[in-house]
Amino acid sequence: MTRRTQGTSAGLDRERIAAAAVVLVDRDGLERFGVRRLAEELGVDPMSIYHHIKGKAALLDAMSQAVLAEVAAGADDAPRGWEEITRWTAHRYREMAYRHPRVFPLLATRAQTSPVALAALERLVTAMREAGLPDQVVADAPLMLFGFLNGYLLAVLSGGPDGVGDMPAIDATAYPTMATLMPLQAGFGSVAEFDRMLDAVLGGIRNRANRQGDPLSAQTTANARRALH
Amino acid sequence: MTRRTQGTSAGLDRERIAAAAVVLVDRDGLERFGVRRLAEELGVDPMSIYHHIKGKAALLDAMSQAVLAEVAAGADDAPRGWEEITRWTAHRYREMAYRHPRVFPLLATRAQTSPVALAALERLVTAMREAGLPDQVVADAPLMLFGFLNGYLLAVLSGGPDGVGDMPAIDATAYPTMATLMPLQAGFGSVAEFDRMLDAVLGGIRNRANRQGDPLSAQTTANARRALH
DNA sequence: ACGATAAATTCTACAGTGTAGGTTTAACAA
DNA sequence: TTGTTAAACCTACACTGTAGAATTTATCGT
Repeated sequence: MTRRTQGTSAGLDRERIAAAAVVLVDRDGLERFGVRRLAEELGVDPMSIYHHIKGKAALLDAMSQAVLAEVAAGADDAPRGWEEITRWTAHRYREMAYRHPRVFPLLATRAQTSPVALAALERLVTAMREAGLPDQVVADAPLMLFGFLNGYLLAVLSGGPDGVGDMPAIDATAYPTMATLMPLQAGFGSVAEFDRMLDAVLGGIRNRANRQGDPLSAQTTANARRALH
Repeated sequence: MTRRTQGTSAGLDRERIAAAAVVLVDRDGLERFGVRRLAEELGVDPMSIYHHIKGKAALLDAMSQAVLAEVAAGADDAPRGWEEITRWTAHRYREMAYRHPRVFPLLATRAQTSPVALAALERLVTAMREAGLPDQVVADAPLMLFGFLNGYLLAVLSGGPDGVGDMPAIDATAYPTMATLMPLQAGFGSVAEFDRMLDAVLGGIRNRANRQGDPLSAQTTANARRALH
């Protein structure tokens, strides 16, 4: 490990550091991640990093932003309608999570206020607004959508260190109903499962919209039918 | 700090340790939490803890289980119908999260396979099944519901260290639509907001159920009406 | 009553962490 | 040239999780 003489540039900057950090966490996991290991990976003294990033917390933020940026990449050929744009974003988000399963917890845990994140939300809400969804529904949508996305992906990815972990085995005598349903959870972590749940969430948003605009619409009739047992 | 002579019991056990750990994290946060601090709080040598709990990871698991147990407490006077039981559980879960905002990230991050957690899920799915919801819908429900709950609560609680953090301020010229919607996000973290989103999620589940049982029901008509522009 | 065994606690020590503060060098402006 | 600034390195410190061993007490079969 030949150390560079002081004063010479090592070509460090926020982006390079964050990218290397992501690679490192992808490989070794968040637990083993540390400033010193990152420095070694970069062939650099640990303290050099601190000239570009304030501390470990800021380093984690930089990593979050780096992987989030992958989602927005190629947003030009995104579809137009609010449902299509939402589905597109959700799928890109999911793919990113599967690419970086060990980085993803950072995203879900830390508040995302970077320009890339806000721009994506802005696209979402404007599309919804232009489609005529009620303001309250639009205002709730981002928190609701990403609430679901973060929680779901966290759960699905938290098993195995690489990608999807299996559904934990279940004691059939203690929890008979869940045991019965086990076969239906075969595709745990699959795109099909993701789409089913995403559909349900979007359906929830859509129905709130319809109900507000038209009091005798879908949702209400469904309720009425249910009430009639 | 008078140390106890070796051999004498300090009355330690998994529960007492976990409870003390929760108190400590509630007070000082996860970052400052450590085995040594917990030991000092308990008036005990750090290594004593390791005789009851394998390591720090297991300690965090124990804390998760401890706060999760609060949710199930008083489950006897829970309602009966699947929607009521789901709402009841969701609200208890939310209240727990607000009681322990700094512990909650552990719950959302780590897979919960403790008996209390599984028992709660079993109650949920049996109620749904008895109500006649299609199996696939029932099988998806837990992951979908707790996906949303974890992600939403994580987002809402991740701001301030104590309870709810404010919605971050937004640049009105860069993100005009979001800025317009800001007033509608006034109740960020409120029960009202939570209920709105929970309603939407439950509506999503309900509609999937209705659609499967009755192909010409609510959801489908809503789609048709939308297609007619 | 007694010796053996097991359990709970403490003690010691070590490798590893984040980072504050200071030092060195190179590049550049005047 | 000389002074300044930026980027890197070096040293040091307080702190962490925990392995391994020592110590004391309680329990139990005989």
